[in-house]
Amino acid sequence: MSLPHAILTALLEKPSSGLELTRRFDKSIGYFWSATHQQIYRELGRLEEAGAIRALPRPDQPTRGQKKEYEVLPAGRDELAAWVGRIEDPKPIRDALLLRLRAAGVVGTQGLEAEVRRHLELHRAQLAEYRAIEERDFGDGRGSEGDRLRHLVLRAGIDLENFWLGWLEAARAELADMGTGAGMAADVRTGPEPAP
Amino acid sequence: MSLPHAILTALLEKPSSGLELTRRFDKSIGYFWSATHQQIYRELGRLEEAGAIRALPRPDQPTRGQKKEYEVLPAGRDELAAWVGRIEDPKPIRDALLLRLRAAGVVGTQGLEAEVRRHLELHRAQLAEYRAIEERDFGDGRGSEGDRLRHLVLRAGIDLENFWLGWLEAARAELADMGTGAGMAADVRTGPEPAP
DNA sequence: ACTCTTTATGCAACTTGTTGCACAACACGT
DNA sequence: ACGTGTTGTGCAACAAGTTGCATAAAGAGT
Repeated sequence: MSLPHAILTALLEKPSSGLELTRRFDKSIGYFWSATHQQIYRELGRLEEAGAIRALPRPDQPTRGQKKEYEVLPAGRDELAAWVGRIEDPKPIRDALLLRLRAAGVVGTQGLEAEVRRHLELHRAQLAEYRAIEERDFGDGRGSEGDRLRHLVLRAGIDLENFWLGWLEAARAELADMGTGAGMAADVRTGPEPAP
Repeated sequence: MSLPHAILTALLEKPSSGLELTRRFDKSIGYFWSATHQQIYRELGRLEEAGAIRALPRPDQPTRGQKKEYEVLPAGRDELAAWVGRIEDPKPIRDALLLRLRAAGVVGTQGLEAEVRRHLELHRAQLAEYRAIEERDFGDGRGSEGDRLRHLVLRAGIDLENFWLGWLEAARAELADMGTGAGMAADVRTGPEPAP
């Protein structure tokens, strides 16, 4: 139930149309809460319906193909403010690569090391991107309260990427070690075949 | 598309019924890929349909209320082995707390520090749980290839919790600092009220 | 015999996220 | 005037995950 709140936040930072929101998500909020333009349009409709936001009045009638800007109404702002301090448990991680490592324990590590190396590269690139943003937006001393909070969020992204780099490197080393040892991958296939 | 693979992995580790799988998910695989019993039953049906697994033959007819054990067929094992090395990009994180920090930048930090402290406690508890498992299952020297891989996955969990502890502590400090400074939370509410 | 709890499987309805496509307005080159 | 690309909104269908409930068997207590 967080997408509507993400949208409210973005709209408060700057009133926008659906497509503008989509673009801003792609290079900012989307780093930790991604959304497609479809989701965004749908949610904008619901938020308007619920009276949390409204479309800025426009002289024209047709809605198709016409830019439609939204702004947050007091009810929306209040809901967002309440959500910020609400009790809500963190959700456990959901990571397919960890699952794949576990699976490799029973069916062999064929192809996994290459995949781990690829992920290492991707995370390195992501980290570089975050660092560039940090340099650009928070290079000098601290700014407003909002700036400090946004910097904090970015630090989470940076620290997370650093965690991944460290762990993936360890995984890569471990897999390489296994690969050069006795050929286990083939041995693993020793489960009982089901009777016909 | 990872749940079926999680189930295949679990079934290869040990053939089980739906409910047994659910329980095992709760205390092992579920740490990084959680699933409800509903999801699991549904997926078991699909996997059986697809010929990846099969129910162990039982003398009785009624299915309702009767335990039904599944085992993996060769097709399922092959699919899992192929998936382990498949190219699949990591998904960006999705964390509501980060979103809430960002939102706090525009609507004020009311109640956030308490929530951050609560999360700190939860992550401390999770870390302790992981460490206990590590002690219990991997306390001595390294075991089989499967053990080493499972240990690696557990390390990811531990490192992640450590990341959260570090970051949440920094966030807590920052929020505390803001709280004692000028009362900003009220000031923030300065957005333009929409014309009626 | 009876209720109550636990174990076990499953349907139905809903929410959230993804994918593919349709369609309107407008700018721009030719 | 006419295609072509870009910007912009949106429907429809699907896939994945969540929530609530129904149902059945088996054991335990009274």
